[in-house]
Parts: sequence; C-alpha cells; structure tokens
Amino acid sequence: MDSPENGYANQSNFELSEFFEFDEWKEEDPAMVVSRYPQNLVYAVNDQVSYAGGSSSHHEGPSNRGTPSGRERKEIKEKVAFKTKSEVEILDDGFKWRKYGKKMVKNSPNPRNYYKCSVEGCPVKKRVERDREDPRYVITTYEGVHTHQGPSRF
DNA sequence: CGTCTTTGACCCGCGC
DNA sequence: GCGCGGGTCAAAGACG
Repeated sequence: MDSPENGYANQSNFELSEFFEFDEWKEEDPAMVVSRYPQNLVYAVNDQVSYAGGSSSHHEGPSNRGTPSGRERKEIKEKVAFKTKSEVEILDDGFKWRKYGKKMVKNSPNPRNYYKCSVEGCPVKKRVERDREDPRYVITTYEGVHTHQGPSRF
C-alpha cells in the first residue's frame, strides 16, 4: 500500500532535504533552538525551492482575498521543515501561535494543523503535521521570517 | 474582558 | 469544463 521509498516528497515537489532530526531537543530550551537555527539555512532551503520550484505546485497561497492590489510574485519563499520527535505537537518555540485551521491529509489519518504568529506584522506561518508512519514524530514547517525578534519568552 | 480554540464553509490553482 | 486538493477565513464557544 505504500511505496517503500515514497516520502513527504511525494506529497509535494518540495523535498525535505534539509530537515533536521532532533532527538531530545526537549531537553533544550525551544526558544534557544529557534534562536540557534541558522538563517542562512533558510536561504538554502528557499533557494532550492526556487530552483526546483520552476513548476512546483507549491507556491504562496491564494492572492490576497479582498486586496486587488498588484500581486508581486514572490519567488523567494522561506520554508523550513523540521522533523521533531515529540509526543506533543504544541512545542513552544518561544513565539505565540494562533491556530487558524485544521485539515486532514488524505495520505495520513492524522490531521494537519495550521498555526500563524499572533504578532501583527509577522507573516510567519507554521504548519504542524504528524508523521504518518511515525506518529511519535512531528513535522513542523515554518514559513516566513519573524519580524519581531522579541518573543515574550526570550 | 480578552484571548484563543474549534469546526465549517469557501476559494483558488491545477489536472485531466 | 469539472473535480480534486489544499489552504484560508469566519463565527461561535470556551477558558483564563
């Protein structure tokens, strides 16, 4: 029923070639982890997407609904996928997130949660999904960059 | 009171 | 042209 080599890449052209596996980051301060994640890495990921995204079906969502202003095609989209081993997906990374939607993935009996930064001006979006073959693993995908560098936790 | 959560409905882009 | 999938927003409710 499942392709042996099929993975998340199958779901989207965007391959998680840069996903990190944190075995026990729980021990560390989540806020610290975020602070330590290299920004250049983000560039590397989005750069890859840009190149491989020549026809990637994954691009920024729908045009601003209600904002008929000229939509500039953003070729650079920061996307970072993290594979975290945790029982709870609500890992506090130091920022405040507001859940704005839940959807079920066909290839997964697990629902996909959509979070957005509560801070106004922060176009950062977070997507949390459970691994379909490893429920104990959680895949967190961060999109965008925080404009506010002062998490209440920091 | 304020904030956040949850579900449903709606919309868009693309494929065939 | 239509359907599918995915993604987002909205309102209400719950809770602190």
